[in-house]
Amino acid sequence: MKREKEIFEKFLSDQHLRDTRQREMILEAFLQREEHVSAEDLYGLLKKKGPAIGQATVYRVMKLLVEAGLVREVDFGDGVRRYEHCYNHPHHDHLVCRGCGKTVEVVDPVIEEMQKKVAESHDFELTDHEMYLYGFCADCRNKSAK
Amino acid sequence: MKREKEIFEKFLSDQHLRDTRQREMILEAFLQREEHVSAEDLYGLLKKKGPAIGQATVYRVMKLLVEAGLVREVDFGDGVRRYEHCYNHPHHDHLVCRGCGKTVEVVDPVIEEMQKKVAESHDFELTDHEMYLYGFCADCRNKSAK
DNA sequence: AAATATATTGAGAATCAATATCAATATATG
DNA sequence: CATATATTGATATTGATTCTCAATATATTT
Repeated sequence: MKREKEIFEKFLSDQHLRDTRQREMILEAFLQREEHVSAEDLYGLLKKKGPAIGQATVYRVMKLLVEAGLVREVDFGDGVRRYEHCYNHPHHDHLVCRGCGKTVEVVDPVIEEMQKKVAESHDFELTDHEMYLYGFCADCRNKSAK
Repeated sequence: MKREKEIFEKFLSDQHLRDTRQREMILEAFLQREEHVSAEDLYGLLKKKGPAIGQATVYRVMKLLVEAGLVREVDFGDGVRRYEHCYNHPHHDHLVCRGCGKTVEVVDPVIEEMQKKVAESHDFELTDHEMYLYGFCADCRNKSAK
């Protein structure tokens, strides 16, 4: 069994929550996707496969997965909450193309280090952060140059 | 007259747009506030003062102010778009307290520099970025410790 | 296993920010 | 002054997300 499933099951039992068919199916569907997905995306995918799962349930379960530490929320500013893998995907930030929407995962140790210092200097205890670098990728620059 | 008003008027005339009472009043209301405000906040403030301005107009004008370079959008992830001063407020990022919601403006030249490098290394042409550092301020830490 | 308590689900309604529609009004230009 | 164009505001609409609540499923206790 996938490690993520085990973690989720442990999380559920620790929280005295139940391990249901829907919860398993939603995790399953999420794990199969490599890219960023919204709750709506997953709802659509699941609907195709079999007996529909209510969309409210999808929204609810995604929250649980975030709590369980398996999923991270990302917000590219278009009004839709998306989710990305967290387990075995160490923390990273995103480079986002304003042309085609493509995203690239990036991490820079110097930035991470300085973020801590900045927070400390204002007597904040840093818990997490979000950083989005917006710009135009090479492809989009070439297209618009034509 | 405030410099911002002049800039907005120039922007409007350059774009062949009209300088209306509503546009002036919305800019005025925005300038009077120092903190981050949403379109809805401004709509509420304006309603108190005099003959109501439609909320659609407030949303529309805020977009114009962003285009005019007088206003910057910020998104603290709570589903509401807020605006902050841009003129005479050089670029900065935000430290946000997860306890009380307080925000602190921060800038770090090293981070800014590294962001450019990171973008370059993926052949992206950086246009802008957002960075939010989340944590707990000293006050909130003290309160919860009690 | 039956009974009881508790958690979960899903359909649909509700919410909330933001946007679109469109007729009435205001402003600019020939 | 007449015509073209832009703006406004009331209202409806959208789209994502959350809430409600009765029906169902799962656990726990006798």
